[in-house]
Amino acid sequence: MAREKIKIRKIDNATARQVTFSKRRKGLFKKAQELAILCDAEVGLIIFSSTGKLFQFSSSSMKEIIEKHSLQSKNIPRVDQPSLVLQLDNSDDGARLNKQASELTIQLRNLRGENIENLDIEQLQKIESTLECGLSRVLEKKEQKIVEQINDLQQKGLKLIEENARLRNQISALHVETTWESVAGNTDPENAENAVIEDGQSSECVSNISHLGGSQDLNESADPSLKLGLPFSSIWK
Amino acid sequence: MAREKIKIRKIDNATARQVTFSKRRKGLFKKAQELAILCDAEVGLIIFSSTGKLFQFSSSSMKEIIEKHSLQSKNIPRVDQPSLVLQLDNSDDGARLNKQASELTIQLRNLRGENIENLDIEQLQKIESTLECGLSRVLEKKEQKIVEQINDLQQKGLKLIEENARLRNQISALHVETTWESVAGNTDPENAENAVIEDGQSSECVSNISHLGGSQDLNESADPSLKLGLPFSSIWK
DNA sequence: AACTATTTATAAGA
DNA sequence: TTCTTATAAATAGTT
Repeated sequence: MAREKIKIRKIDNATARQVTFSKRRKGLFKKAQELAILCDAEVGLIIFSSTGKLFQFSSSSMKEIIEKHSLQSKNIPRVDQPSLVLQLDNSDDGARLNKQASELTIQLRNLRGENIENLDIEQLQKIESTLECGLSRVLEKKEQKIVEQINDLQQKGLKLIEENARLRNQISALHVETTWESVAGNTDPENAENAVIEDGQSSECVSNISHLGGSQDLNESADPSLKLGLPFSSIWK
Repeated sequence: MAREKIKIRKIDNATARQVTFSKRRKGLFKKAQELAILCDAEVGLIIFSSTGKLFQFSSSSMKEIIEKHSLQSKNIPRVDQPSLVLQLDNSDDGARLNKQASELTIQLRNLRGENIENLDIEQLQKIESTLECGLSRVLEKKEQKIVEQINDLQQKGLKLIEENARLRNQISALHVETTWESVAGNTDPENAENAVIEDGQSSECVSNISHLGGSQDLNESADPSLKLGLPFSSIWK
């Protein structure tokens, strides 16, 4: 469409073909986007170059467009062959749902900061407000949940500490008995020491639990999730 | 691209939108086919009108193109957002679309900070990240648009200032002539000065033009969307 | 739909 | 690939 009119047939020269491919692909993408915006349409465009490389444009999610397309074309006998333009009808209900889905998708994408190239400042500002509002709500809720979880952990920690104390008592009671019975007459100090060491190790579990449950450490371990986005693995499940 | 240049934004008038959709769709299909032939490429084009009607073009089998596309995009780690894309089986179209719509609605509400009561901290954190990411993108784009608008206004302002100067000259020339005729022989410098001052004040037209170009009015009239505490100080420096 | 004044796309060349 | 520019094509508004 310039300098000279060309015939629409495969360009022989490979270099020229590549150049034209690049230029016209760009033009086609632009037109596709313009159509989508001007006419509020959903457009999906897939191009494979002669070398097999994929190029694609979609006004919303390509996956959804393809899914939607698959749905609709199933209802219709395959008239899908090379070239011509097809107008496929569908039930009003499908159309309505389709439209609803695409509008929702657009809104979602906008909130994700996608597809915002052609919005004006006012529209951007609306999205910004929505995001800020949503963000503050989510942050508030998250804080609340974290506080709840901390309280919960503290409660459980306290109970475990109590339990732990109780168990210690039981064990040391047992220990005294056992020592008396099995080491009757045995005065080797090594054995006695061993027993104590074993005792110390078995309480590691208790020690750990009380560690987690301790209020000081709790504050340290709970907080990072506020800032760093660490997944809050459920310790107590 | 004719008669008048248009902005690429949704056409408000439904009839005009439909007409444009029809025209441009045809044009897009033609371009798509030309690209396919000229460059020996495989092209698939899917369009859903705003009413949900499907239009499609494909240089070969749409089915094959879509399959090929699915293959390729699977290999490439999609940088897509988490969970936006839904994979539902094709058992029941109506149910599927309904489900899709409700999923989208839930996501949308979550991003708005609604319906988040029963989410866990991890889920809240994901939403938070999405919001922050979206917010930063939107803010960046807004800033970009604002800068563009400021530049545009500066340009226009400069032109107006030039115009203003030109008009002043014209008028003072006229004024000198008038003065000469009515006050012939008067060489009092005060009168000459007066003439100049009157120039500045007398011609409403000139005065108004220069006033419109002034920074004060600009802030008020240029763009309502910019009112919200945006730095707008250095336009006319 | 058809018409046309304009805008846009682009083929060829650099 | 990019830029330039003459020309072909597309198309917005009108009839």
